[in-house]
Amino acid sequence: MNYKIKSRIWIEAGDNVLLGEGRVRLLKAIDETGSLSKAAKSLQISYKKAWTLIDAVNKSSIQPVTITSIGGKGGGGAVLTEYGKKLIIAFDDINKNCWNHLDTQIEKINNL
Amino acid sequence: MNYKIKSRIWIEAGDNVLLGEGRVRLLKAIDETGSLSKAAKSLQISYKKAWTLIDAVNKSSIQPVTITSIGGKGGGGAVLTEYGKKLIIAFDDINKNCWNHLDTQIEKINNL
DNA sequence: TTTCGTTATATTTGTAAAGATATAACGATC
DNA sequence: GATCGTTATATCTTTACAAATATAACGAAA
Repeated sequence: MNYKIKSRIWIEAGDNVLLGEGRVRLLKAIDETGSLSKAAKSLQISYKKAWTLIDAVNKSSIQPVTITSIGGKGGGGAVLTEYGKKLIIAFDDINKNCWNHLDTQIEKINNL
Repeated sequence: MNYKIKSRIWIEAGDNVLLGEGRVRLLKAIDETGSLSKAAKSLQISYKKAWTLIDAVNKSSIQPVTITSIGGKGGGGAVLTEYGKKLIIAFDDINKNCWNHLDTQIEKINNL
């Protein structure tokens, strides 16, 4: 049997969490659907949970990550800012690098 | 304001977790105290929680990580096996490398 | 001005994880 | 064989977190 090494990374702003894997997944879903409620549905989480997450993201970010509108055509919606799009790309890049790096390290455990 | 990047790594054996930061802390405390109950006290966790953690470690490991004895002089005790000692050293090494690696990556976020 | 699907928020309910408590078993030592 | 501090385990209680429910506000369009 071989061991596997796993990891989670997240970004913190002061005492608050800005981004983690779950928040990035949600941001991607918002980008695809144009709506917070549709994004929540696609990820099988409650609207409230999604809203709370996005609220926390925007409160801890130095720049807005999403822009939401209420009412009007379609009832409203949510879109990512340019900053938000860059954030999720950078996060995914760092995360993938981290996984690759760790994959080279597990031998240290399996060879004990 | 600058963001910080944080991470957690853990080792899995099949579907079970072998090691994480908390378990490594506990193993170190066992190594220092020679006792599971003293280790638990020094980490401010209940004996039961410590026992459950160690039980899970030994059940998912391919080799024993701790050896416990009941009764006798001092009432019994717990010590790390050689394999257990090597495990925590390797874990700390990998973890520290991961942190160092991530510290070089946060600029990608802060420069957005 | 009514409808509609959305964002925004409060409140209640349910559930799983953590914590507290209790107790048995063990074996060297005296 | 009584004592002692430990490991080992079950059971109950509490608490924190997730989920469910309800409702208000919004604004373009018909």
